[in-house]
This record gives sequence, structure tokens and C-alpha cells, in this order.
Amino acid sequence: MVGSPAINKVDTMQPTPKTEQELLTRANALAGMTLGELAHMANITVPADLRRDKGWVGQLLEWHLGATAGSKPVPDFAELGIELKTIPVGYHGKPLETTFVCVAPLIGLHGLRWENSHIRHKLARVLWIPVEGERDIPLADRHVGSPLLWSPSPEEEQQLRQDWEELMDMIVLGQVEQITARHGEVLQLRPKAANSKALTEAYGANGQPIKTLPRGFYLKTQFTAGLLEKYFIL
DNA sequence: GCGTGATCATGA
DNA sequence: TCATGATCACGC
Repeated sequence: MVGSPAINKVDTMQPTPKTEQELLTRANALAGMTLGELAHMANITVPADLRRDKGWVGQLLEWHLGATAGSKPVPDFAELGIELKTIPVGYHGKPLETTFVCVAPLIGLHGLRWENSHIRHKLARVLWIPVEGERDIPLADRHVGSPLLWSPSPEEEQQLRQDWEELMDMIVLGQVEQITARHGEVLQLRPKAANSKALTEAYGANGQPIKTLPRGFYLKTQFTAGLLEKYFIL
């Protein structure tokens, strides 16, 4: 049997933290440990690499911290209103990848504003956990860093809002297919799909329905690098 | 297909 | 070297 070293759902995950402080204490206890150690504790096998297990690190950390959501569209720690995000960092502590936030709505946008957007709620409170992500470090040897519990500052929220409004305006105007990852200063819109054949409905240039790739909102590395630096990590 | 977890792989 | 566009796995 090759691949599929998935999280064993039969195992009991850690109890869900009841307070923010409890969650932070738990996350801090993971700092400095390797993914190999954490996998062993959870009785989970470590894949050779992440090519076929891209979400493995995130799932492993979810297990250790007792996240409840699974694949449900609610915060990882629903009772605490906290979202968990692992972030791969390089030798200098800077993010190696953009960070997926959520799927972008492409239809039914009448009256949608930043204040009640899905993405704003998602980013309202995030527990960031940096993890060594250089591909020349064997997965099991990669270390977990110190956690950062973050909420957007007024400036950060303004940046996010501005990009979101620009992108959503284009979507409403039927220009979703003209959007590239270069739009937006801190937030990008990019494909988020099983493959390039997956299609979903969106507005066309003349208001008619079209089929297009599902898109997701991603935080650019410069933005997340700023967070980790500003509040110091790893 | 959608939403969860993301990283891969190639062209600029 | 690095970001963009593409892709992988899973539950439902």
C-alpha cells in the first residue's frame, strides 16, 4: 500500500480547549517539537512527502490542538471563534507559500459587503502556527514554531477590505476571468479546485451565467511575512 | 461539486 | 529564483 497515510479517524483526538488561554498553552507546548514526534504521539504515519498529502501538516496540528470543525464550514475552534492556520516557513522564518483563506462567492452577491463577508469572519481571529517547510528537510524532521494568535489591526483590515472590494467588484461585473493573481496588494484570487476541469457558475460580462473555475482567496506571502515579523515568531 | 486541509511544478 | 496557475486527498 502506497500513500494515503491519512489521519486515523478511529484515534481519539485531543480534547477541545475550552478557553483561548488553554488553546495557546497547548499550542506553545508544541513549539520546538518535530512533525515526526507529533505524528508518533497521534499514531499517525508520516508520508514521504506532501505531494499527495498537501493537508497533512494542518490535519496533524488540528489533532493535537483538538480542533473540532473537520471539513465543516465553521471555525476550527467553533466555541472560541478561532481559525487554525499552519504556515510553512523557510530558513529565515519567512512564509514559503501563500495562505488559502476561503472559497470566493461568484454568484448571489447582491448586497454583499465586507462587513458580512465570509472572509472577514474567517480572518477575525486566527491562530498561526509556523512550521519548517523547506523541501530538503525530511517531513518528520521539520520543527513546529511558536504560535501567534492574531486579529487584523485597523490597517491590516483596511488593506484586506480594499483588495476584497476590488476583486468582488470585478466578479459582480462579470470580469472574474480577467482576474489574475496579480490583482490585490495583500489578497489574491486564484483557482481553488480539484483540477482545471472543475467548473462552477459565475456572472458573464453581460450578466449571463457562465461556467468558470472555482476561485479562492489567498493571503500573499508578503502580508503573512509581515504578521510573523511584526509579532515575532520562530 | 463544494469546502476542508494546503503544496506542487513550471514558466517568466 | 519565485509567484502563478494547477493540482492532491477526503467527506459528503
